[in-house]
Amino acid sequence: MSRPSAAIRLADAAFALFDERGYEQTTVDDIAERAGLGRTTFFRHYRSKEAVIFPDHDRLLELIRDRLATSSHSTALVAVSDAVRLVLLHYIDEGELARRRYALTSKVATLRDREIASVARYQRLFREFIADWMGDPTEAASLRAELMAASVAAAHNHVLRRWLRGESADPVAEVDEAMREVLRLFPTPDARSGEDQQGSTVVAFRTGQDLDALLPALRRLVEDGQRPL
Amino acid sequence: MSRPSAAIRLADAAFALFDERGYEQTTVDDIAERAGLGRTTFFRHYRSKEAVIFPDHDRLLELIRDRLATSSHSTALVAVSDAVRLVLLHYIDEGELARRRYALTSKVATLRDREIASVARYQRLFREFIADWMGDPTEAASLRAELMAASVAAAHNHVLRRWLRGESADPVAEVDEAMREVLRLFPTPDARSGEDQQGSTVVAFRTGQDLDALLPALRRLVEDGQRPL
DNA sequence: TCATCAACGGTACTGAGTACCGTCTCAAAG
DNA sequence: CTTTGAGACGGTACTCAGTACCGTTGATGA
Repeated sequence: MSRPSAAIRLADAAFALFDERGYEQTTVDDIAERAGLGRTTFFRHYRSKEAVIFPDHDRLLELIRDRLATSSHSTALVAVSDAVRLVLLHYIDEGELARRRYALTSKVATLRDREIASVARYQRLFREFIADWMGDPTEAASLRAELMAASVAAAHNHVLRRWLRGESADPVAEVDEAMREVLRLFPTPDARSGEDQQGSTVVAFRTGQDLDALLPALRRLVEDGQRPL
Repeated sequence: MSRPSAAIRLADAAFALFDERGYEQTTVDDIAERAGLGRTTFFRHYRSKEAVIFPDHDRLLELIRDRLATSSHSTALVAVSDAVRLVLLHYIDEGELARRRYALTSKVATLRDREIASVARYQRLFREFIADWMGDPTEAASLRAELMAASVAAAHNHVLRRWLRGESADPVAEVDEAMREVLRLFPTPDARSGEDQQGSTVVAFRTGQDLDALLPALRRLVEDGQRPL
């Protein structure tokens, strides 16, 4: 039974020292010394002092990219909603480690900014995927892709942070519910594209007027196929 | 007619050198020397090398905060949509400077991350404002606030980036249109709260069925005031 | 036994950011 | 006119992150 690997010892030492003295008060020298390793070895395993806390964002990003590339969902938004679950599951899999990281990022501005930048990369990936999938270079479509990507990311982060704070017992169920909420925000426009569509778009209304008084207008709507507003 | 202030000379020197050699290839010493000032003076005016590019995010954030605090709009989302225009107008007011900054942030990862972190602070402000305004501690409301804030920020960034890239002739009109799109995503639930409401919510629908066949269901809707879905 | 290769340690360097101190100028107060 | 105090600036010296380079060790296999 050999000692834990250098990378693990360094990470353990780093978290321990961050807890004891705080992030800024801990130098890379301190971490290496605590781990019984040299400073050079630290940077061989982690690109930066921050990276010891965020180990595998790159790997996870690739995982998401692959998932999206091989996904076969009915809409881009569903595909992205599905892919983002991987991120949540990854954090949950980390368990206590993720919570310790959250405690740090909550206090240290530098780390918080780094975390936010990582999230932005996911969001960008989502946006590009959705835009490609729609294949519509319109300005409106572009904005829509941006809004969708932002909503998925926001919903995910919302659930993730709740779980990190210990406010969520079943984050997987919550993220599914949150994604349904996002899907409700963006009713699928597919059904409107053709002329001979089968689907029906249902709209509820309430008014002070008697229903019969509205019938002429309703009849015109149905006959002309015009959409008000 | 005196020389321009130290802060301005430093910023000019910084942008010039960033253009000539690139951001990483320029040291603070270089900037100070070009400006005919000492290194210490640079850090007296700008907290960091990055800060010389992003001068007044803090001030702008306060401006937004004030605007929100004194706003009297019908809904939180409208108030935020209004406030975010200030950000856009600020960038437009900067003109060419904003575009030079964009050129830099597009190339240098460090600067891009910093810019993203700034945007996140606006988004956080929006989220907190909306959550406070709603005064509903429910999980669903919290998620909704998060989605709203993210959507407003995303819509704003979309228009801003288009303008920065020179793709938008009238960014103010575009941001107004984008905000209308965001408002459409979140239909106001205000009208549903009371019993004796006056307003009418209109919904259009289309179906293969004959209108008369739907009448019974419609009558029930109107009478019971129930909401389908 | 020898060659190879990977992991590690050490030294020295660059550059950002901080602390501290000294200088100069200008303006108000004496 | 002199003094005092404040503000802007310059310089030196320091800490620490991150990089480059080189030398050492140790295991493995031909």
